[in-house]
Amino acid sequence: MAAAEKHDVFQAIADPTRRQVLRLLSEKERPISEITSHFSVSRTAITKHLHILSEAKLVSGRKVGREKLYRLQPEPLEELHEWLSYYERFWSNKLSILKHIAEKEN
Amino acid sequence: MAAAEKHDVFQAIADPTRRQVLRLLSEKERPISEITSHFSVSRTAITKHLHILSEAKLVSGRKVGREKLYRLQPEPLEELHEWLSYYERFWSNKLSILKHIAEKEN
DNA sequence: TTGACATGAAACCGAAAGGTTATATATAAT
DNA sequence: ATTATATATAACCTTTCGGTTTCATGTCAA
Repeated sequence: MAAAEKHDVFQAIADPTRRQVLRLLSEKERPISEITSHFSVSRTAITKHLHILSEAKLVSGRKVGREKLYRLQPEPLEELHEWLSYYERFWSNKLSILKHIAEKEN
Repeated sequence: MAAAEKHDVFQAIADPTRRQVLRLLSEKERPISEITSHFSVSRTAITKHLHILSEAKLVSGRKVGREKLYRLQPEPLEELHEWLSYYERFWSNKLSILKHIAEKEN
């Protein structure tokens, strides 16, 4: 499952469990077992999700004593934001056109 | 493969081919074979991608003569945008805090 | 009406996704 | 030294993903 660069941010956020993990880590750094306690799947399954999130550089883990603490690494979400910004002009046209112009001026 | 609601917008955009299809359809309405001509996979494969995009309500198709024309349906991307907006405050803090405040005032 | 074109749909395939159980190892606490 | 805790890793399982080939059907053009 490990290897390198097999998962990107788009794949990483495709799974609802992984999105929930990101939410939890957005609040604070947490060890694996504490993350697991929020779900009904096994710790092993959560570990795999964390590996996928790691590959996508959305989280990073550091070992402290016998625990492994994971924290959010939000940078790759910028890529998603850029992708999405292309489409912003296609929805709710009236308001978003103004917003689009405004953002161009930054 | 069809059924109902099996794929959401997060899963739909996870695949690079599907993202490219969305780009093509953002320019204009196109028939399946014309879409297929932009890729190296079979028409059948593209049809399946279109089904998945349809389930996620990201595209819609209408039949005209012997062709089936697909067009972009951008609304579900708003859901993605909302999800993402939660995380905006976590990156490039300096600038985005101001932006965050500014957007609150709309 | 006879092809050619555009799509639909079924059957199949290998690989990956998402999960499990079981076993091993390192660290902390007693 | 012993035990409990936290994680790592391997093996395995079922379902889905992304793709193919094949065949059927509807529509347009000559």
